[in-house]
Amino acid sequence: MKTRDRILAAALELFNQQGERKVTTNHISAHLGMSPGNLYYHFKNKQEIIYELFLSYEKRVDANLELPSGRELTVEDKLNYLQKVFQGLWEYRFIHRDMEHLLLVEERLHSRYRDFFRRCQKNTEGIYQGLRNANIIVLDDRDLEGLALNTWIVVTSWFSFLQCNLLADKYESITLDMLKGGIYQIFQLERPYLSDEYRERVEAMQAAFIPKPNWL
Amino acid sequence: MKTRDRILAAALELFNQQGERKVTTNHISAHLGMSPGNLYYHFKNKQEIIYELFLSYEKRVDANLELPSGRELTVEDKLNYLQKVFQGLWEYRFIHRDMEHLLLVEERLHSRYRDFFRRCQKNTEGIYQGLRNANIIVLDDRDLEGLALNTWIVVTSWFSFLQCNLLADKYESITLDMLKGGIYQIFQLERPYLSDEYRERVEAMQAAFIPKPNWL
DNA sequence: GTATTATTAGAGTGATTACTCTAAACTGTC
DNA sequence: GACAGTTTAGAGTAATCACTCTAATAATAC
Repeated sequence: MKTRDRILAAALELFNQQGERKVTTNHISAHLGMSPGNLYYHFKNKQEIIYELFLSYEKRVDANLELPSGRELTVEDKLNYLQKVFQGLWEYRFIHRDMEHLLLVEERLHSRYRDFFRRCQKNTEGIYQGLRNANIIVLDDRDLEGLALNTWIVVTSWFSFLQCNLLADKYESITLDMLKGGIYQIFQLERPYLSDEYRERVEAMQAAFIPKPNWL
Repeated sequence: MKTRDRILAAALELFNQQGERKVTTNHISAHLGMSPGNLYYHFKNKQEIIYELFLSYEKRVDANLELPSGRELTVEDKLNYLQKVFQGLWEYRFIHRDMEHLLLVEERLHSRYRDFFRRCQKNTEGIYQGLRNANIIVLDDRDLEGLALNTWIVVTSWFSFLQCNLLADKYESITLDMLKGGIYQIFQLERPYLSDEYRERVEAMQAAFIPKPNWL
């Protein structure tokens, strides 16, 4: 593995664990048993590391939201999307933690992120349209747009939500059960729009993600 | 106005404008034409300022979510809740920007915030129960809980969402129309559960908050 | 082997920042 | 007006952190 990539991997790991704010460039190089000079040989500054990490996150999410070609969407697709998206979010969870600040310190990121968001919205709407075409959900265009936006917000806020609201102190950490709760919540958003034909099947699917009753 | 309160007010203003991370204690005192020593005479450290601001935010939100006693809820109440809650959020918007970090640096805040969240959830559920009792919405307990949680997430994430996704660069700023969009989105969450009796009235209400078509 | 280039180490630096310390000024009381 | 307590100014400090600089080492080319 190239040094540059090792730096990116270490930065990602530490950013996720401790938050970008707490992780200095010296921490990253020390974590790799490497000199700060070496890190700065590969990256102009800290922002550039963040920017590169964002680019791979972007790529990953774009891939996760692609529509299958030449066939209708199934309820299994739906679940698959959710799981892949949450997985990607988990692996880059530092990004949505204080995005406002990231946009502030890295000019290039601002417009790039906005484009990314719009593309995600279009793709999410595309998926919901696919589910509508397959008669899995029934709703008009306006509801579809509103649903896609609420989905985006809940999905991108889920890990921050867990961290802040469900953990008692900084030593406790997120459990698998809490992660599942995110998928449950998205099902919950879509549920009112399920067609009679598919309602039962999808609700059975959602049941696997009901979080433990005492998680709140 | 007491010096202590002036410090709190200035800190709140600057935190909201620039984010807590960017605002130093020296900035705050300079903004007030006051020495840093004076600020530290009134507050032990920066975290204590944040903690105090959180306490007033908490108080404000708790008041905003109270149920009227001795009468049923109306659709006007519902709108009223939303407007007050968004207003409160706007005035303390720095808090939900990087809450994870605030919890990390101020031990006392962690458990306090978790209790606050739980109380808000109970209150939100109480409001939705009130709307159900008044036959404005129709849904079972599980859906009600899910709805309350999604409401919380969308509400507390709304300003970050705007800042990151809707503004082209750091010079652009949030417009009233964008704020209205948040209320629209909450209506959207509740809409599938509206009773036939009230559907039309509430939808008419929501129509006033439809954001301009080109806002995305 | 030698010249050239790419990579790495590691000490160091200037800027920032949360916070301290001392002395001065103000306020109220008798 | 003297005294005591409270509030304020402002210089200063120790720590942190993003980043630089120079020299050494490793890799590659010829």
